[in-house]
Amino acid sequence: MASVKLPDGSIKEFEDSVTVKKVAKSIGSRLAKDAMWGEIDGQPVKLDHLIEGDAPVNLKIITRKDVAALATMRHSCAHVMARAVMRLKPNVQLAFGPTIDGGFYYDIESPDDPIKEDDFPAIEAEMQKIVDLDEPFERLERSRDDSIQICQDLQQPLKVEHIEEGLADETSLSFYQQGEFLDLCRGPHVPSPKSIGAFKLLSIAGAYWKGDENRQQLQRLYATAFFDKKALDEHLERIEEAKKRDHRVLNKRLAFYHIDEDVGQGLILWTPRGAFIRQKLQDFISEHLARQGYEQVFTPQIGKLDLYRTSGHFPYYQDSQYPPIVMRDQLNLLAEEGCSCSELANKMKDGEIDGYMLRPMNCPHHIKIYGSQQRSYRDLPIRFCEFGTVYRWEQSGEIGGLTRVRGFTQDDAHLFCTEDQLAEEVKGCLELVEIVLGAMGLDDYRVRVGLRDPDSGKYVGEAENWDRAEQACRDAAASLGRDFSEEPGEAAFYGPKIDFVVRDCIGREWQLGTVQVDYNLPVRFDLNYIGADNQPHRPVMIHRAPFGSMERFIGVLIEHFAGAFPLWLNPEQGRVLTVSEKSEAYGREVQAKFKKAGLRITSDFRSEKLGAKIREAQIEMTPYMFVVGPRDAENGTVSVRDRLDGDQGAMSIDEAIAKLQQEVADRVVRVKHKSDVSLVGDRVDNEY
RNA sequence: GCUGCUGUAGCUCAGUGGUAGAGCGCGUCCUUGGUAAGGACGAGGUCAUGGGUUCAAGUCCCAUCAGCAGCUCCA
Repeated sequence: MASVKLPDGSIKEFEDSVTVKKVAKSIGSRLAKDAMWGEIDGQPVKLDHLIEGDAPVNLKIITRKDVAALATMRHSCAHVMARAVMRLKPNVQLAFGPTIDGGFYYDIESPDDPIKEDDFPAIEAEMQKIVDLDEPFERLERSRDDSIQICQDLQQPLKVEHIEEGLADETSLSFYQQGEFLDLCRGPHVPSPKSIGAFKLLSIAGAYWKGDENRQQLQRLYATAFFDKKALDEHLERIEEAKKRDHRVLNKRLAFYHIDEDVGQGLILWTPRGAFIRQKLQDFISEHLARQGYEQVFTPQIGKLDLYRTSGHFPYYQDSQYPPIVMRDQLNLLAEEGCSCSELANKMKDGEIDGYMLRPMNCPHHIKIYGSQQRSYRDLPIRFCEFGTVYRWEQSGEIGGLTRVRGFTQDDAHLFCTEDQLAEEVKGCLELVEIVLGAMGLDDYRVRVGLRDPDSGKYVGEAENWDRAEQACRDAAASLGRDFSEEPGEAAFYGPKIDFVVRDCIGREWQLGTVQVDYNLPVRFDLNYIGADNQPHRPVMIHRAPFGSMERFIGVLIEHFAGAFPLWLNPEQGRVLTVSEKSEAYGREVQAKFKKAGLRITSDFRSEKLGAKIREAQIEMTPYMFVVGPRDAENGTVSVRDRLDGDQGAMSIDEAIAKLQQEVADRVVRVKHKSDVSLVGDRVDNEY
């Protein structure tokens, strides 16, 4: 007699004891085929596990389609990987080895013989041996004290430290044993390593112990695993495909920007083609700025140190700014006095000597324009906008492509308003962000409300102001009608913010648009307006940038469109291709007509075969090709080829022009790619 | 900034310590063609930079610079 209770609540009874596999078979042959293992009361069991007794057991049949099953299997594979490394290298110490979105990793310290990429084949071979041994994963429960003793006996000091520090509240801990390998682990694990189908080591990198840069650095071994080889191969293929969409890779062909060592790391030189896109985007948003009552200002890219002492930028963020510019006379004087560099730094910090700084933000300049006149409540809200270029000293290891740079242009604006106007103004800002994202078809983003970290001292201003500002951000985010997350520690130093975060081609997240509420800088700069009561009042500030930075936005766009920009943004909208040189004169005539109509049309009149010209135009992301041959010359037509939909047949030149003009006017977005691969990602909760 | 990897022709990459290579692209010529690669010939290099080891360094060692992946950071 055996009885099982299935997840849907139904109870199945069997005359005799029964294996999990047989239960699955009794439900359906498909389920029996797909079944990987079972779960009794949440604990994994093998398919040949025997169920017996009168009392019904809670059974779940796990199949490869189960998302949690994949995570469980990958975590077991992480144990196999760690075990393999320990077999191959001496004195290996283990840290954490969780599952992540695209696979798993294990943080390992191998002080005597660090892991190198060359070791991967040997590790993979050893892993396969372990899988083939087919030793079960067995769970052991131990008290805290016993657990510490076990880890000490295993010579795993990191585990001991973690139990003592990180797991101080746990009274009982679990281990998983497989053969000689024993590891502190929450689980669950697959019942048999046979479920581990295909795996591959991907990369190795440094990772700080417990994510703390002041602690030792371990080696993080990234890998992935799937239930079968085909799924693994498909995953690796998707990663390769995604990497081809990387804006840095595509830019080699598109030539939108150039970074030159001689100019500096992280400093973008826009080519005419890239500058064109940037200008189009600026024009686009400028229409909406005008509609929303913004006023354009222009301000310089440097300012005096004192300005940034007042704002708080210089004292709080010295390390992430370009060093200050000291005036020549002052420098000479200090040199004569034998002033040391550290003395110079201190004098600058203390305000004893002045200088200039490349601006890390535009707000102080805009604030000074606000403060340059007396303002009445009747003037508010005041909205100053500027495509302002700022400079920040990002750490060298962080810089790359267009997404993380040292000089960038924000589509910045600062709004000064009364407390009563705040909600409405924030709403207008959010609308603007949604307009730009919507226009690009960028709908795969998440909203993050960045709050202050109560334990950090990096913020300026009073708690009361922060509370008000944070509540305003929460309310505004809620009004978007979308899920949003609240994240302490993500605020700007002067106030909380609402960020729009998108993913790049390999799953990394980037902040684009941002709206920030600020009660603090108006205090620091002593801004005011005269209210209806004839008394001075403090305005509230909003900092906002719908694109975020032009550099990062365009970087993300290149990947979003896979290089194929919509017609209205594309520096090359079409190309005239001659069938042979005999049609060159007509080709020139056609090109001239398109140009006269305001379209950006290039030509390919070389003595190449048509197929070759088309192939090149396709690869170079030309949206439309206009093929002209003797037939077209005779009929006054062009044969239109759409890059996406292929040959559209002949049409008159005017028709073709009208077609393109309409597509431009409608700002049609025709292609978009979703980020469906992830090399990094969130940890699954299967490690302590 | 930290750990690891990488740097050779415009691009993608081969290259045992012994005279620098391929494919694509580029140029010239032939070819004159109707929707994703026609053919021939040719040019193109301080092997990232600076030191070192060696009879001899693209190759081995050190440093610097830059790129890539991750970690940390991102006002």
